[in-house]
Amino acid sequence: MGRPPCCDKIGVKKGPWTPEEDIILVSYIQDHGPGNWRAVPTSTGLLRCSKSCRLRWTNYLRPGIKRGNFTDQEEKMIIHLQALLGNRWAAIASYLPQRTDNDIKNYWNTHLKKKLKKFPTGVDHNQDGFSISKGQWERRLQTDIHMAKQALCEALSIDTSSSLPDLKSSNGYNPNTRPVQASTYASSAENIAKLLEGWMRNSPKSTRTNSEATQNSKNSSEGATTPDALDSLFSFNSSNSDLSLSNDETANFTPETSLFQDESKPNLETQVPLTMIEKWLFDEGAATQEQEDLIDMSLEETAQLF
DNA sequence: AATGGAGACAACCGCATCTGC
DNA sequence: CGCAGATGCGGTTGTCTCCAT
Repeated sequence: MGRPPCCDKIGVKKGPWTPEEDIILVSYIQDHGPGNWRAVPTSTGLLRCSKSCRLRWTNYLRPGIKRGNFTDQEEKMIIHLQALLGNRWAAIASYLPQRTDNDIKNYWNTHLKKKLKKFPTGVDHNQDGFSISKGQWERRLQTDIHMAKQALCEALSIDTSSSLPDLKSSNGYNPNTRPVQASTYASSAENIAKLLEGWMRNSPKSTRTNSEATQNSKNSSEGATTPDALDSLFSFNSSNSDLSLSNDETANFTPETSLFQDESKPNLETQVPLTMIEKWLFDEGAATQEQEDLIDMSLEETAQLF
């Protein structure tokens, strides 16, 4: 009755990924782009199941992922989105730039659940003086989305023909164009070399155990102790902690990063909101009076809600 | 210094959904 | 339209680290 497993369990490696495996996976994605995960293990020789490869990429290797501590704003955002959406982590992640659903889920389970237990309140489990009604929250979400929509309108009307990686317009995301893969990933090849160098520097031993690799991974998650090679690999600036659907939320992404994200299906922080916005943009029925009202909400008013 | 418990997070598992034939 | 394979998602587990004793 049950479907056969996604991969042949025999000979499939489990447990923490080693740096070597990471490099193989990144190299493959450089060449072929994310997707077609089924082919990854066979093409790369990785003894991993396709799901494991996808997960490793989307939760860890994919550029644009912010690691380390969650900011207060992010925390509040998660709390309210969870109240609104429930445990739909992927949906929540789509509103949180640079965070993966797995990250958010972990953070919720390890931090926020306990926190909320400590502060049982009536209004959307709010705390820290951050108590707004669900209606307000929905309204604010709509406002945020509307703002992004407006920005996209502007960007498109200003210069729709320009193919420059203009971050202001859709964070470099152009729904009508697929990224050029070869050139997109080419620059990462040298980054992988840097990555290797970095690992060599950080590990005196030539061979590393899985636990060491895990440790390396954990270190990288601390932000401050991230191996510089990892940083350089994706040219990722993790200092940005903006939350709402503002234009600059992914402004620190490099064009390369944006293109990488375009390739990966989840596109956590950019694609989902923008897709919605695009849909609304071109949806003839989108302009309701209610939304007109939302247009009138000032940025300041919205900001004050936080 | 040793050790046990708690916390944190990467990764796995299984079900749901999507997609192509 | 139905089926099978691929992919996505959420829950859960395993393991490592940190800290208190």
